[in-house]
Amino acid sequence: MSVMFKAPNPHSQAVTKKRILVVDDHPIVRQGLALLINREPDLVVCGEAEEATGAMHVLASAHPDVLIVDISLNGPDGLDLLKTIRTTHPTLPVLILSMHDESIYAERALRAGANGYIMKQEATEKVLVAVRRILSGEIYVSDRIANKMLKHYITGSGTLRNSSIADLSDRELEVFRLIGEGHGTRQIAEELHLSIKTVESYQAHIKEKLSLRSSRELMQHAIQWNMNEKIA
Amino acid sequence: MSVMFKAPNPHSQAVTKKRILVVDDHPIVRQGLALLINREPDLVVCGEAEEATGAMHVLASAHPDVLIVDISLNGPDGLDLLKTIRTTHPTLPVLILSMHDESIYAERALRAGANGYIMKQEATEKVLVAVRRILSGEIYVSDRIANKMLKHYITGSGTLRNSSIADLSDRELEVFRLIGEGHGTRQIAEELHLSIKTVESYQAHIKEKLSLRSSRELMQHAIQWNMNEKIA
DNA sequence: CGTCATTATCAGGGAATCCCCGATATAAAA
DNA sequence: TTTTATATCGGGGATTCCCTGATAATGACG
Repeated sequence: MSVMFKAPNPHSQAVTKKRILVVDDHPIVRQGLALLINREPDLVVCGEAEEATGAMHVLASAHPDVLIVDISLNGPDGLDLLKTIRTTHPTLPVLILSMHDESIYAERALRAGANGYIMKQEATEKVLVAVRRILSGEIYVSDRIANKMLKHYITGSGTLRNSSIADLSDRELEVFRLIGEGHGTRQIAEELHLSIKTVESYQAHIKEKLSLRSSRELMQHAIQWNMNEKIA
Repeated sequence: MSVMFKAPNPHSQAVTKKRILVVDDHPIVRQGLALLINREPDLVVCGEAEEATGAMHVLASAHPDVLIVDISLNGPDGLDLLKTIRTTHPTLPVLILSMHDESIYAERALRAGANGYIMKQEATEKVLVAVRRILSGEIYVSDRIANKMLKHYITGSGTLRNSSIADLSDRELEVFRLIGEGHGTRQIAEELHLSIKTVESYQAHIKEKLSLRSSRELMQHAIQWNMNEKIA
């Protein structure tokens, strides 16, 4: 709901800085990114938002050249936001930011149309590298993730095929994450603007894919996954 | 107690600033906190670390007046680090920083000897408030958590009383344990040869004693307690 | 270019549960 | 002895669980 907007730097010269919109639900991270970006001569933060709907509003008025979007937001997550953006801004560069060292999110992000994926564990300068990279029309992923994806790609169709979180669809994973954070069926339905029946359907599919027998087991696994930094 | 100077001169006034050590595995967050803290006239970041062992080294050489520790680190987590610190620095103020919103971790953190608990969702200024609060020897928690705890930590002498699990009766604890292992109401009733209604009654009593609002929260606490080596 | 699989979305309906209101009996504490 | 805590159970409405469906869109495969 609350949306922060920063006017463009009045001292900007003839050389127009590239405008960046930051979407993250942690003010500390937003501030860190803003301070980091604004001290670059060619970049400026043109707006901030802490969740998806606010981001769409700022996006309409702030005209950014690139977005940095955290993957885990309240309500619709970063991937949902990305998909929404892609319906109206098919080519706008979007860098997905995540705290997870997981290749499953990276894969999903790129498949959903992201131009880059970077972890919060990365050094701060890497963010600037990533932003400039995707501004130039290329795709950014860290070497570590790239390697992981390669391995995953190579061994993917072969041996290690235990029923895993990676089999979940984007929506299913989103619901799984929210369950792990203690949200109930109704609450999830409201947060994602879905029918309760739809959320129940996702829960059933998740249980199927992870071979869980009850909603309790589902909750158990979701909570554990949520606590363990998502080690999949 | 300490005198503050309006125009801080880094060469002559550095000794008067309170020194802060930041421990977080996300460089962006560390940088955000550092920039935020260092523009305060009375505070300065004297060191950073990204995990527990590194933090112990910096702690030995940087002589901080206060620590800000993220709860989810690689390897030993923030609470582990806190416990280690407490063996050598029993009174050093430590502020625990977390992305998790619920009070599950807040209780644990305080019981492990933290002087404050704050979420990354909080506004950045709150961090400064929290730091100054715990520097003055008090405890910082968000209003919501504080209210919740007030109901439970009641005392005659001014010290905190350990409510929670220790207050459960034998039967209640048994039910709590089974919930944590994923057993349902009916299943528990059968295993303990009780009526479903009796088990429901125990659940209600447990929720009362732990001040949990829903059976979902109950399940969350039970599962986590079950996972965490039963740390009371 | 159909066909099948997957995904995303929702409904009906009965069983199970949650959660508020109770109750009774006993043992311990005040 | 009155109060409190514990252990045990019930009624009943609201909610969730869980099974069996449906529909539409997409994508893959041949």
